[in-house]
Amino acid sequence: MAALQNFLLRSLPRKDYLNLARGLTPVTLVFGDVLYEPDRAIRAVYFPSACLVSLLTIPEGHRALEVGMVGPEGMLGVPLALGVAESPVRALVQGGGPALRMSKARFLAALRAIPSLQPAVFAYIYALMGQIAQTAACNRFHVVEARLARWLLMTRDRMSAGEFRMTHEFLSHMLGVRREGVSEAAAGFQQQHLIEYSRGKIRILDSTWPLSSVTR
Amino acid sequence: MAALQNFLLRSLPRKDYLNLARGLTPVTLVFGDVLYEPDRAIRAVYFPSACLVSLLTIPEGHRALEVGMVGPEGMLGVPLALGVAESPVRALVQGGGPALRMSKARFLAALRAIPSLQPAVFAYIYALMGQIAQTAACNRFHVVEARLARWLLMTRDRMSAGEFRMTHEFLSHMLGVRREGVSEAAAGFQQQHLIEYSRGKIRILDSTWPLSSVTR
DNA sequence: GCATCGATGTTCGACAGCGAACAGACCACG
DNA sequence: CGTGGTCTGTTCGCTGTCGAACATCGATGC
Repeated sequence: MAALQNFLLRSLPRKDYLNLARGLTPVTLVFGDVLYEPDRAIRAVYFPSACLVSLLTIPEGHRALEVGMVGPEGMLGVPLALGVAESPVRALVQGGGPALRMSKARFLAALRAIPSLQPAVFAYIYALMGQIAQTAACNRFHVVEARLARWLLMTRDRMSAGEFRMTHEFLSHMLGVRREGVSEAAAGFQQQHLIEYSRGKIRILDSTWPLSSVTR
Repeated sequence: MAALQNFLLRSLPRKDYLNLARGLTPVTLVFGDVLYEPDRAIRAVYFPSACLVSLLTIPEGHRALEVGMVGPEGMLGVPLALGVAESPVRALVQGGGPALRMSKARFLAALRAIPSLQPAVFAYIYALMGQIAQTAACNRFHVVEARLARWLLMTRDRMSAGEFRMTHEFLSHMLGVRREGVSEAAAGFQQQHLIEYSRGKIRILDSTWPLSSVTR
């Protein structure tokens, strides 16, 4: 069942999951969709099954910057679980694919009705905070090449796929650097036969390339 | 009452605060104290009254980097409210002063017993996540001078004081830059008569210097 | 007064990333 | 089959930060 591709949902007792499932609607997120905009109301939560969503801050007068990444290991809309109805970040779909959607009202009701849900969501919020802090340090200390490698490998791990749609231009907005910087770094990886790319499609050739090889 | 200097506690209904207060112990945090270490158990939570604590990530092979700042507007130990007993970051006292301490067990009990506490803590967690994301972008895009200004003004606002103990060396670890970079930027501000400093003491001269003057 | 240690001042070459500009390559569409 | 638009390759000078090394200043203790 596609629904159980989401690890957060899968961690729930089966009984609770079945209970929850009644409010879940399968949807297909498509590349470029914006699920949340900073300081705008959150109308639904999403549990990615096999897709990838970036969390971006939008500092005024600057390009956007990715501060977090949500895939099948997590969910979108965590502020609702904290009693807040807005998102501090933009949520942008980077890798299209199936997800499960639940309206705000149903999610809030489920938090009260299903005892195992809240702890699971909270554990994920904790992990997400750690990830954001980690990303902050990475953005500060690493050169473009290392950040690109980290992004590619994190994306591969979350998409369970070695190929995805992504232009250098788009990547530059994720990493907070210029497009040229991404092109140069990517060209280097391609020469080393680590990746292949062309016109908005990137393929990771060495599927054993470990995320741990990149200084985190 | 010193206890009510903490805005998070002050936001609670008086009845609930009085109830909570039985588990609160006044303590004095001193400069340099480490309240939490990454992946180590959290044994107590703290509500700063007039002190300042930095949240730092410790990427291996690099200097530390401040990702957040907690003063009288917040609390330390939020993972406990998420059901997690560890901290993802180091918590380092930057500005000594009074705080209220509560043991882990009492805090967990209070979360269950006092209905207004959990929403207040959650709202703060949300704000903290936003702050961390914001700081990440700031660290990425701003030059040392702007980051130093932001740090000084955020510190002033949280300490309600224009003077505090802080060496350039220490500041460099907060901002994730070299000590020399801090010295240069600080010398510039001193020439403009915005600040004064000497041997580990910094004073902000223009108390009207607005945080909003610094690109955030 | 003097030694010592920590804090700050100053300078050097090296380099990553920036902004800008332009050229070539490839695709979709008419 | 051409054409326009998107994606990528490449170059330029410039600036901010790095790492390192060394000089100076001020407080503190003896």
